[in-house]
Amino acid sequence: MAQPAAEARLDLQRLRKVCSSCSLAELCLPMGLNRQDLQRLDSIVQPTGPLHAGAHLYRVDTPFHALYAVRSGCLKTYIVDDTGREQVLGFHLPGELVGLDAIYPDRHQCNAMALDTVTVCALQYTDIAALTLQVPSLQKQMFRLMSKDIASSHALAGDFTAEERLAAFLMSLSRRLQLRGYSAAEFILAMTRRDIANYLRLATETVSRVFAKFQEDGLIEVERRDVHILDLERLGALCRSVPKI
Amino acid sequence: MAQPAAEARLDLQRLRKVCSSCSLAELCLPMGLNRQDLQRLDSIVQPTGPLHAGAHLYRVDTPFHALYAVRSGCLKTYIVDDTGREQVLGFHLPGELVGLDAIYPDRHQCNAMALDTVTVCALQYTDIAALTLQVPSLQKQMFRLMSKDIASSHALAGDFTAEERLAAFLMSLSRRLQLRGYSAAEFILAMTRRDIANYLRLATETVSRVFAKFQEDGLIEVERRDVHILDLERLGALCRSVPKI
DNA sequence: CGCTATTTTGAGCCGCGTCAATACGGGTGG
DNA sequence: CCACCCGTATTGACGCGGCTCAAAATAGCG
Repeated sequence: MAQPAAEARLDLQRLRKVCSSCSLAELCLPMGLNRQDLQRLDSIVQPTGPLHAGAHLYRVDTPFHALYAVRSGCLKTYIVDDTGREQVLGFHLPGELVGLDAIYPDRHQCNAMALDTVTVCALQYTDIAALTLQVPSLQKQMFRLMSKDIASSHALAGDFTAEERLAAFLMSLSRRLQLRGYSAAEFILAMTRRDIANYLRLATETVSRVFAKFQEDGLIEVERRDVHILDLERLGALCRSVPKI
Repeated sequence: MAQPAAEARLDLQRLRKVCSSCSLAELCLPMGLNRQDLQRLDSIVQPTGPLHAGAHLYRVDTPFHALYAVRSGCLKTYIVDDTGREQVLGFHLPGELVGLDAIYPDRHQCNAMALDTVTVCALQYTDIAALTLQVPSLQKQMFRLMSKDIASSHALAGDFTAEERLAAFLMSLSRRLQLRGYSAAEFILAMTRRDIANYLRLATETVSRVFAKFQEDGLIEVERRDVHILDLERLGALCRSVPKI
């Protein structure tokens, strides 16, 4: 088989660097992509300049144009109801895709806000939709990604206790960070207690208290945003059967 | 433009009859489908014989082969955790698609059980995936359907009161039944109080009590499974801002 | 070094879960 | 047609987990 042309290899290297830890990697990278596909993909993936903490990537009800893959930092997605109450829908780490819920009504269904300094890749939806028609493995990957989002939405469904919820939250963060090459045992929370509590449907005070209890029990060491997991085993056992987030 | 051949029209009539109220209708039906596409679609949509109440359409961890569109009756999807506790994930009315969460790991992520007599259309996934590559409008519809599922999973996210939850549940049923040509104001629940309670993360007794309260307040008339909504307006107001299910 | 947002800690209370008993209804067999 | 049974639903009494309210401690920031 012929070696790819130098030009194509350059594209590939650039993409590999950008996408290596991305959830789209399986299809962005070599798999079944010829030089022409690579170039088209190249034009679709648009790295976007840093958002500072508090800045919005998109807001609810704005027209939908692109999906966004987080490259660095942490996003939170949330909605605000008529009565002004906020509901955090999720936290999104590098390699995770946001905006999928906007495809259906062609309008964003939630707000996406940077919790720290965030860079993303914008993926123009019309381009993605066109390319998936030509690259079966890309379509397959898109279906899988969306399917995963549907399945993971079941995570916090049950009526779990505050301890189960927080344990599941920490385990989820740990696992996802590890998948992306970070430490599974120590990390810095990008989100406030208030955001965690809101996401887990608890009161801020409850989250604070459960953090304290976990520390008393020797499960973790926690100092504000700084978390060290001391006993991954027991913490995992606490999740009972909260589905993986 | 030439009239379609008699043969194609027959297929179309059959499909229209089967799929007219189905969520896939937008793409199963005429839109951009030529005679060949129609025939291929014809081979994919496999109406499947009636399941009686209590029978399972699929079970968790079984290999994934097909998506299922409900044709008649009502399905519930649920998971059972390690401790044997059940969590109802959703109720699925005619025209709704189940099994999308199984695409990612190629294995069913929940159980699907008939609550009454249920008929479905089985859609072989490999066939669907192949056809979507050839029929852009079909791919678009698949993406939209999956997107809708992702968005709707936010419905019960917030920390709502028992009344808000039950009101939202009734409004959702009402709206979805109406979309399918049934009455928005009176219907018969296919599910037990226990299933409703479990789905809404409440106790059975609480659901019973809130039903009673809604009746006292003149919002509904309820007699076991028989529900009449008397004041759709006020019931809707009770949902506050529970996202549409 | 003050200002403010965040986090922690304490005290009291309430909505909903739990436990228990009763009522209802549909199916089955006599 | 009635008697019986069992799953479902209702209703009441009580207790608790987590929310609310309040206040202090800590950190980040201009």
